[in-house]
Amino acid sequence: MSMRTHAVDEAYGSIRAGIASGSLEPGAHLTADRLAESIGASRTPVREALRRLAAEGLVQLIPNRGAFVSEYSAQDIRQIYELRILLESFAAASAAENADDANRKRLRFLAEEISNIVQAESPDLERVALLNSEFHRTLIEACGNPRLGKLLASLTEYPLIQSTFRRYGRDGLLRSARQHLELVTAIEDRDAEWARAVMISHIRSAKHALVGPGPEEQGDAA
Amino acid sequence: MSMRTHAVDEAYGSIRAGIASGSLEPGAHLTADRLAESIGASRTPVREALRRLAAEGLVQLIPNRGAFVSEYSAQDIRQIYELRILLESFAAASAAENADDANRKRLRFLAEEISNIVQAESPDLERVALLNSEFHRTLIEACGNPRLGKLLASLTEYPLIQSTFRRYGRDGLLRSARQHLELVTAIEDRDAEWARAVMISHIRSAKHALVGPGPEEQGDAA
DNA sequence: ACTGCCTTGATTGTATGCAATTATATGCTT
DNA sequence: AAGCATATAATTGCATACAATCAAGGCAGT
Repeated sequence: MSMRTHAVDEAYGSIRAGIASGSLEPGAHLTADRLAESIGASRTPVREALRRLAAEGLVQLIPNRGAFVSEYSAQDIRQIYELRILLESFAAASAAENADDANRKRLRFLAEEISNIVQAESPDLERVALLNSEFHRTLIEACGNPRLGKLLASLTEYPLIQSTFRRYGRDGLLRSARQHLELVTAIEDRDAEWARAVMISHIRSAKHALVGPGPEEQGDAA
Repeated sequence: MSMRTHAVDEAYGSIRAGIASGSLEPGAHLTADRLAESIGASRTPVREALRRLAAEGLVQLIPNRGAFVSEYSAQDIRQIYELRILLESFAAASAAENADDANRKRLRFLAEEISNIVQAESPDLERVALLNSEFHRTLIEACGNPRLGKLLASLTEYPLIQSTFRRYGRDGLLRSARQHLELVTAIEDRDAEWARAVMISHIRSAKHALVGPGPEEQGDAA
């Protein structure tokens, strides 16, 4: 009985999916035994998967206590978005300069696909989510800096952040789709600064939907 | 006999130190058995440590083959520096706005300490390295976004990058020290854009010392 | 009733054993 | 002698066993 895939990856994927879907709630105590049983393996691969997830920030490991799903505050989310703005706008500018024809074609396709779905009467949000992820992934790929992808992944793989668009109303979805299209145009034009600017608006919209008005003045009320 | 520290952390620190010091060369095959023996533990905690190191990018895990110390090309280093420029300049600007008095004081102290050492006849490079790391760490802390610290850590913990200053000549060291001082002044003045600009120069100098003249035109020779 | 200690149960951390896989060496064929 | 197949050794991946540690509840003393 050959094991097609490795138990560690199985565990890793399963736990991450649980976190992403929300079935493993922030703060939840992940006991190795239960996880092991649920994926039909022993604790050893589960523990290795948890180490990886901890390094990626999705869980927190406390010595002799175990693993807990990471929690994040509004402040955390603001900070994540600040970094996303920084990194993704860089990625956009970089993509404008470095993307090849295949990348450009795919980005155009995805942006138009999203735009079409969003204009439908009752948009298939699940599909928009998928295409949206794919769009951003393709963009990172197009900029030719894989390390940037890893950095961004560690910022965007929180469930709250992945499902931002669910908070958009119809207007928000339409705006998002238009931004995608404009971004593709900027990239096709090799206009790095245009791409950067569009991406900044794009992420700031998302931030706004999640945490409300800008963070320009929080705290410091001495 | 109580174990003061956990074997996993022992293994993690030991392997990372080996990589940082260069005693574990890029490309080297890290066999779990040998590592376990060298730290006086079993393979289980070593494997967990390797998972973490893999997630952080310091080693590469190949299924059924084991762990290899990551190698990086000139291209990798260029890309790492692009991201460092982006993130550290953001950190500098952010620190200018958010640092508290304790941070500012410590940064001033570190910058002056470095400046003093560097001006000596035969500077203690080991100590400069330490203070330099501390300076950058304090800066990140001052900007109040811990996630940024983790992101940067994953970029700067390669041995080649940590020991950049070894490649500096006397001029380079002096320049670097002056940049630190200017940066502190900018932060004390709460001048975010000044701080950002100084940091950009600072990192670009380092990049220059490592990979030579800028990457403005590589590839694309169709 | 309340506090502090101890016992018990659950869980983590580590070591070890064994099957599966890969790398290396050996011998056979041409 | 070169190339391929096979055998052997080394190593990984996983499961399990056991010790160490932590959380919870009960019991004595005040």
